[in-house]
Amino acid sequence: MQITCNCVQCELKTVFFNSFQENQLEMFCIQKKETNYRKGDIIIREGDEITDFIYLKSGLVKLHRNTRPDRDQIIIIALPFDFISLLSVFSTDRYNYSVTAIEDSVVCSIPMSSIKKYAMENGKFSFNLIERMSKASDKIILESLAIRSKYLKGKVAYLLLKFSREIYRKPVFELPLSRREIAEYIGMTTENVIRTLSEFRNDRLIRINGKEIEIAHEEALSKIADFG
Amino acid sequence: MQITCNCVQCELKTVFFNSFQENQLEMFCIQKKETNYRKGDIIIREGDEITDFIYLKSGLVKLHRNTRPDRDQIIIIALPFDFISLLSVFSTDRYNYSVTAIEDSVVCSIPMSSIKKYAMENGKFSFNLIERMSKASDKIILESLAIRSKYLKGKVAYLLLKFSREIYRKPVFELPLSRREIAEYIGMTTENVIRTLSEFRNDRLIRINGKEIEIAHEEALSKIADFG
DNA sequence: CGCGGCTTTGATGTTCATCAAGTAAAGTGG
DNA sequence: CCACTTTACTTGATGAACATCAAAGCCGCG
Repeated sequence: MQITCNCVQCELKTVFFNSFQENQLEMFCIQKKETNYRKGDIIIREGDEITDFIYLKSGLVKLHRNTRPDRDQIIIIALPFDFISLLSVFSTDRYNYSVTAIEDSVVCSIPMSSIKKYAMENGKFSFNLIERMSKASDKIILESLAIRSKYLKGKVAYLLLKFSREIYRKPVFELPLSRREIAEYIGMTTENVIRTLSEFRNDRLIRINGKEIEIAHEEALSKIADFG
Repeated sequence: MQITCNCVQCELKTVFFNSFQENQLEMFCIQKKETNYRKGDIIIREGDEITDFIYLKSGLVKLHRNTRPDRDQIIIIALPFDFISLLSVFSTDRYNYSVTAIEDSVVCSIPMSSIKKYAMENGKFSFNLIERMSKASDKIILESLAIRSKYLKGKVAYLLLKFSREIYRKPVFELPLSRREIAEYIGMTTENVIRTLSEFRNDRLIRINGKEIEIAHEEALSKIADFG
């Protein structure tokens, strides 16, 4: 049997679907949908019914939710290979968070019913799923606890380093979030985020050029993130 | 085959091990260990190697971790039927949090290797595990986000209502946490927790008698929890 | 060009942590 | 069982951290 489906070349295959037989992958591939989103597009709306299992192929998205009218809270930034719908999917039938693209993104989705079927049949797949979920929630929980335990400066420093180290893996990058979104991430006001950034700039810890950030003194910033 | 093992009567069987065949349950039962802990006993230490899958049969425990020297942070309170080791167990080989009994507790444990084996073989069991994990992490994440987004009064009110509604299911209860532990839970100082409790008492929202708390005006407290 | 959204800075008041000090409760050793 | 020590609890005073309000500059876009 000749497999023509593009899932075969997909990098995700090796990290997640390695437990699949070739014919399973073929089946999978036929069912899956690939969708493109532009920066700012809403991929999932809080309250939407969960019908598909969704993962990020490329780009960058934010998971966020409405805590109260006019107030949004960012839960986490998801990278490619992250399973966007790792939260909630197996515990409720509706999303309790929204997902929005913060860079142009490509998303793959497959009906939940198929994932359930595969999970029931294929122990290795299922265990793979468990491990992935476990890592994803660990990450969110630890990050949430870390952010909670810091003061403003520590939170901002933490976030800048997160972008530099984990997401872009370089000292200079375009911040994909507005000042307001940063505030929503760390639970502070926009004004105070700006003030903190300005302070870091005045102290020569970072350079700012609009959305472009350069980490100038990573070591010092790291101390602030750890003890601020 | 006659099953003599006490797991047969265990309430947990119906919620979790219902996918087991009788002989599997027997196998399971032989392997499992049941341990008693007194209030204050440490069940798991942060950094310990994860060897067993652990769940709470009765009692009440707190999951907590050291954020920095001399500072502890409570992650969540776990109830019976909760799988204490739902975090981390499938993502790392060492616990990144501690577990301590805050009431006399009974804990069951079974080697991780067995759980892995069952998960690989039994799709239903495995899927059951996924759903449980999903619910557990959802709960923690949503709670963590909720706590992060409130002011002091809102946090304290939230916590009091949590004990009253979710944990003890009655308006009068013995608070199993010290004032300091409450502070560690919501990320505030002990002094301010006490001040807030005193304020609630002066406003006749609660009655305090040492560790005994009575929710006197649930409605008002609920508003504070939601909008404070 | 002008409108709306994003960014920035300043002034002001609230919320909260920290320090200090004292009381109550609970454990410890003789 | 009592003196002693330690730990938990409580209240007040002070300053730091932070939100809120106000106002102005900037930019992209119709």
